[in-house]
Amino acid sequence: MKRPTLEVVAARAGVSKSSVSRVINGETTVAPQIRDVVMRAVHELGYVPNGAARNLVTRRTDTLAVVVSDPPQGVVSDDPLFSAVVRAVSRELEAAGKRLVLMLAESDQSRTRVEQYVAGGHVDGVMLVALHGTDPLPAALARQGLPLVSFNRTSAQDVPYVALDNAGGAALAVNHLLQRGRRRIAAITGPLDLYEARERLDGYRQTLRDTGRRSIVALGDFTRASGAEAMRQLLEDDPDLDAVFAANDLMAIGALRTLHQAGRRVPEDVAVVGFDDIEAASYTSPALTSVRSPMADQATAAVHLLLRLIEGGPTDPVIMPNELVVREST
Amino acid sequence: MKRPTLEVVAARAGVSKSSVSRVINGETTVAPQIRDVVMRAVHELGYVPNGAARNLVTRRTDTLAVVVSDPPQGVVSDDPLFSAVVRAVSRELEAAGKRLVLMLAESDQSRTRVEQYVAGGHVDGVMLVALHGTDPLPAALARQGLPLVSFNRTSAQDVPYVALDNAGGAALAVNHLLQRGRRRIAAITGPLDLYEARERLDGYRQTLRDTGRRSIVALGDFTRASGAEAMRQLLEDDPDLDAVFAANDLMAIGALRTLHQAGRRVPEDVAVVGFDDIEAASYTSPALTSVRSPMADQATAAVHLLLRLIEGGPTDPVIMPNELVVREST
DNA sequence: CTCTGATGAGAAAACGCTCCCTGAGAACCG
DNA sequence: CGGTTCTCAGGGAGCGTTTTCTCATCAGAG
Repeated sequence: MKRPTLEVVAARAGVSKSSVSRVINGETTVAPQIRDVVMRAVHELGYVPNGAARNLVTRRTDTLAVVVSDPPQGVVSDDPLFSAVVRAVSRELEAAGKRLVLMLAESDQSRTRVEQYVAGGHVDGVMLVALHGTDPLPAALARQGLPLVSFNRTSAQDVPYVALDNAGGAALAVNHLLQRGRRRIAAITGPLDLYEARERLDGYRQTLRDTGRRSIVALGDFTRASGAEAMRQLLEDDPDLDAVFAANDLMAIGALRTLHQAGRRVPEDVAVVGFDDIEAASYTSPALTSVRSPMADQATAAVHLLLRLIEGGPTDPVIMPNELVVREST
Repeated sequence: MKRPTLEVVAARAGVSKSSVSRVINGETTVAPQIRDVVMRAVHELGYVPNGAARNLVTRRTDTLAVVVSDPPQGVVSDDPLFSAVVRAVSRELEAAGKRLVLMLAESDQSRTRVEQYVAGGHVDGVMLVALHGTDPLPAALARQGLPLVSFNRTSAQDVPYVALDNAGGAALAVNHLLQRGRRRIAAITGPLDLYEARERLDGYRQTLRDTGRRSIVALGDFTRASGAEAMRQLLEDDPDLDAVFAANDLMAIGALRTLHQAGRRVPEDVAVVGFDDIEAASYTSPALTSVRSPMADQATAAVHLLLRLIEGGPTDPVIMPNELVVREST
């Protein structure tokens, strides 16, 4: 079961270790004849280079870490975002011939372990998904001096990032509601220590302000239940509202349910817009109008940014556009 | 930016490399006094052991691979399953102090790369998620002689696995429908080259056979659209049916839509049961009754099985129980 | 026929760590 | 008090690669 080493291959092919190494790494300065005899030996023995030995001398690992920093009950690792991101990243790295180490940092202890791991030279670069403005990890990783990109805007300075146009997306949603003739447009916001939530709220507020209207805001925490509760609150505060913008789809789905229970028709009495356009948005009845967050594209862009960074290329931030998907709820 | 090595730490502490190594690895045969002086040097220098060098000599990496083998449009990597599994595995490995390398094998080329990677000694073990009966990867990986477990039943011999009781779950669903007084119970099945689909169909068939009833089956491919189409087919074939068992929730959701369009009331005219109990199952109206697949628990069990295997422990297959979650659709 | 410059192969030195082995000194025993 | 055992630190040999440097060979120029 012991795997053959470079030395064994060399002996079998009747050449030196150096030559085998050169062939394996595709160097051009090797005679075709030697190439062939080496390749034959490689195949016969089923030789595969030992990763650790190679890493040790080259200082490269062809492995990148994706760090998702989030409390256990956190929003980042919720299905839609998490899965789309991980899958897109994985595909992109596969295409680039790199490997993916996935690390969830859900506690201070695990954050420390992430730092240790990164410091241990196990990876060539890090892609960070951390939505909390107060998260200390971005800055800590930045200090390590390894290539680092953030999946979104971050508190740490000088960390290249890819960002969604959250404010713009919210504006898109609100303008759509205005165009539909809605006058009293309420919002259900997410936890305000998250960039996403803050920026979406800002976009909503700004758009209403620009048209001389008043904001009506209820606070949610990005869960369906909180959306339902926030909707109850809103109906109580302002029974005449005729539209709701929810900062994500889960809360919008919760709001739909409350509206249904309260006997309001959607969209006739109250129009509802969500944000993210998750899979479930198209399953509800009425199907939910939503601002599409191109998570997968964003992840792909972040990977490219990281790969460029590793190669020493330019690292300008990337802003992803978003679009409104109009369905039955507006 | 160059990180300190063991040698530098040893020099600083005024001891030998061996002693520093012993301290780092928590060996007990070292005097408290030496321990302290070494620890101080470690902290002062911010020393972190180089992973590659350590791997090279110990032959361990504390890293496990999770390989998801599936065509690009495949079902495995669909949100609910994928995300739950990856997250559960990640948490479990984190708790065990191991790292996770995630590999999606979506083509023959990437399957080869997986084999190479595993052969390169980068990981201590592999957890495989491969649902296709014809997938060659399980056998190929088994041949490598590395600890290997499968997330589900697999075609390769002697690979320890964790499995869902798919047939039992289907029986649960069908019996529930019978208890509700349903007489003509149809099924929408998934692609039959998947274990999941085959076993669920078998469970459905067997249960009906046991009670002397006829099966009515339409073929889907685990997508929502195919569920809708299969439901149309079923209504045409047997307009009198009063219940449907769908082999997964997405198809059940598609079926709900078709039934709604056809003017059948759920559950009054037709009862519907899904399988998996994905998040979206509770968002539909009427909310979907479904057989809960404990994906996260299954993943956790698979990780434990793999860890046991690595330590040389017993490797009996594990069968996960499932339960019926009754909602409005039955 | 000698000299120069390419070309390409081999020898050997790292890379940073673990772990076996040796030996110094302390502890214990008769 | 000599001998044996025990404890614990240090020396140094690897682990399997890459890579630098040296050197042999050969073609072509003078």
